[in-house]
Amino acid sequence: MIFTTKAEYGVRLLVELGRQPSDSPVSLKAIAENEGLPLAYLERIVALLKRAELVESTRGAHGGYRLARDPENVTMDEVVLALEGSVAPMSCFVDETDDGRVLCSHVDDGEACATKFLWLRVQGGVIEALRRTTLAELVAFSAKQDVAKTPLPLGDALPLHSNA
Amino acid sequence: MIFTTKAEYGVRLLVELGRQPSDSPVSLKAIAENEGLPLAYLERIVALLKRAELVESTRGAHGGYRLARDPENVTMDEVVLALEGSVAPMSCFVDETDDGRVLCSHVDDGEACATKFLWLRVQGGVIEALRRTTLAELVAFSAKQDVAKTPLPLGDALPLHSNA
DNA sequence: GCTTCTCCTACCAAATTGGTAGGATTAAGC
DNA sequence: GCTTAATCCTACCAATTTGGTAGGAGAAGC
Repeated sequence: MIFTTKAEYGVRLLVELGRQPSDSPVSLKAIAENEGLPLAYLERIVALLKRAELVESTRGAHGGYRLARDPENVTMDEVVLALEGSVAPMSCFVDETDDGRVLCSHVDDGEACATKFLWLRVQGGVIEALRRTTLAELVAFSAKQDVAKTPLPLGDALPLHSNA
Repeated sequence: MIFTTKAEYGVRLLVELGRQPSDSPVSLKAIAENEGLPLAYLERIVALLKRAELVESTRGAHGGYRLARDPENVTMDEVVLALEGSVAPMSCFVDETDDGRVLCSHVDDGEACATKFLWLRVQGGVIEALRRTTLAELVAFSAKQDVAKTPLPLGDALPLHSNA
């Protein structure tokens, strides 16, 4: 498994926020019900997105979360990095420099193992796929799916799928 | 984490076999010592490679394992598939058709969720990176590393790194 | 018949994951 | 100023996965 439910739920959450017509805050409770996800768990996940400054929050009654940026400017590599901590193909990859790209701890003196060569290539593939996908694209995709299924009353978001 | 140590150790094992000048069988014990890996665990891993017909074995004294094919014709997507079972980006991806590519179980009636769209893209990136890497390439890489470090007596394989 | 191998299966400890519980704190609306 | 609806924060917990060990049983060379 590459990603955990943190990434799954976190991305769903962002897509829900992106689907919102205005940018008035949306409560987690509403999102949890919409997506059929456990509220308490979502709270911990959204905290990761907030720390990464991908969402903003308003506390108190009628509060909630909204996107901190335009969906066009949010790429999935940032998102997954915020949610999962890093994109490491292998346990020998230890957090090192910059944006989720991590280096192998096996050999430090310039030498490299053959497996590192392979995992770096894989990691590159993952990060590139993430980087070229924007939140806006996912929002558009999910909107299209809705239209294809049922003409919805405007602003009424139905759950994309219900596990419950 | 994308892959577990099964992939790591399994690939190392194959590289070791590929480094062998002749194709007389090599015992797991030798490989375990060379790479500093636990023998009993390696036994279980090599069983996966054998089931996938990537290695062949000879039992009994002076037995061991050898590659079943030319390293040029062994691509890493087969290898990782054999070792890890599948390359699923997310738990909702359930084993389905063909070569490790799996489909989302969330929605079955033609509809799709936005996250599935994303994970499919990521999965594609991983599989493509694996598919374009051959065992021969990794063997060549590891040989080059050796030369760069110390001129070795021929046929004497030093450990690439020692954890022990 | 010893030794050196592959092979097989059951067990096990540690870590991770996915989730719950319980409560502060903050702000809107009356 | 009370109530209510929210974000925030932290500790706990059960299930699963992971990485590995143990203990053998068969095969083949010497």
